[in-house]
Amino acid sequence: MITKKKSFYDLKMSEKKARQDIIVEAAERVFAAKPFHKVTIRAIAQEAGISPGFIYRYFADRQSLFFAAYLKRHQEIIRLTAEVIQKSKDGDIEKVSETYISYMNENDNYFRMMTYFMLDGTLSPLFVKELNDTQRQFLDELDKLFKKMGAAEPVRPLSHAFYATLGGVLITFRNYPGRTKEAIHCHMKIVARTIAQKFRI
Amino acid sequence: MITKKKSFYDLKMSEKKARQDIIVEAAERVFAAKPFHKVTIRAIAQEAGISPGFIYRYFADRQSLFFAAYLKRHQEIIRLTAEVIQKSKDGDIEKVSETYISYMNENDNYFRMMTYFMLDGTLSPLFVKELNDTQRQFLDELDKLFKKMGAAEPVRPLSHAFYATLGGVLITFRNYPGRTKEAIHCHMKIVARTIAQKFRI
DNA sequence: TGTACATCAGTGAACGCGCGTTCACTGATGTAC
DNA sequence: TGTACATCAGTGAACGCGCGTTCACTGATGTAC
Repeated sequence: MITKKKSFYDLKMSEKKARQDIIVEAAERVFAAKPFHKVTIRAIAQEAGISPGFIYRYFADRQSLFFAAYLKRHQEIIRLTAEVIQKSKDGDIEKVSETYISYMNENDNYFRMMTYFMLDGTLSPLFVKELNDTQRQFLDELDKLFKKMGAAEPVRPLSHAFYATLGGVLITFRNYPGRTKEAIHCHMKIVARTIAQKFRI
Repeated sequence: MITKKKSFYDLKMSEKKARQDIIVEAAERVFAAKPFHKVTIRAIAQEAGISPGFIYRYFADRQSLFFAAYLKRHQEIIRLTAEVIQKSKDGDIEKVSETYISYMNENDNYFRMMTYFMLDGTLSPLFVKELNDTQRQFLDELDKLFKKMGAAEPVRPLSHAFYATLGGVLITFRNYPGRTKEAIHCHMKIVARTIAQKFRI
């Protein structure tokens, strides 16, 4: 009796989770199509094939949904980076740099979300904390990188510095006027490489 | 006759300019008090002691006014940086770093405006160009710095890289949770110094 | 087998609010005749 | 000196729109008796 009840409950939960995922995925598609602050609940609802009001069954408010979309992508970039770091023998910092820059260029909307959350003073404390946790995860990976590279302990300050430079490159050259996306991407990679090399010594 | 006419005209123009300045200054005060995207035309008008509609005599739209406010501050930071670079004999990159970080921390609203403009895809082409010109000015100053430091030519890529790192530090650590403004400022300075030193070799 | 009721996914019109922008208007000052 | 008109700073109510969020409602499915 108890097991049956539990599995019914589980099923319901997983269904709920599945619906939530559908909404988040729809949101991601909308984010990819238009600038961040022009993404509306209505547009996401339409993309997901549901009515606007229904979204509020699954997300408390606009920010919660946006943050869920952010988190999903962030897991991906962390996984990607971790993989690169793990594969390289003695810490290929240039490769990490390039992977990160490329991912962000291909997911520009995600990068925008990230900077938006980082700048926004009105982010609820819970989300600020969560945002920071994800960043810490990323820094942990960078720690591993610097250790592999044989950097002197403590290694954390280096991770902080390097992480900051990556974001800086992205935000600084995003709107280089009169250049194609590719040219910008290329320029970012060069600059990021220049910086990465400085972290070698 | 012509000179008199001209001086009348000049007077009018300078009066118009003065009124414009008053509005921009009011805008700056409002920006200092609340987050960027919460600054409204109404609030600025109130701060300037005029009616909202009147602002449109001096600025085509909201964005133009905001951009004017941005430009004003940007001139200031460029001047400040240029001064530091000029004064130092063989290129004190750590000092430049600290000056920039400090200015931005004390004028957080300005930094927010800058990143907002840099991220915003809807900025009108004219402003994108102008935004870029101001950045180029800043890079020119950094070029001088690296030359003083005796860096190998070409020096521009270094300026690009260093400039990017500064913005990165600011955006990355802005919302470090559970820390005071001062602690954050301090941390930024340390990280920026770490990076600056890497540009020494 | 039928009836009454509970639950819950899902709708979409409507509320409410903020805010950029416009516009008809006022009132002071200057100017031409 | 007086009259008519132009100019322009400045007002603030109102327009218009977008959009997050709510809420009363529908309709299907399951459940208890």
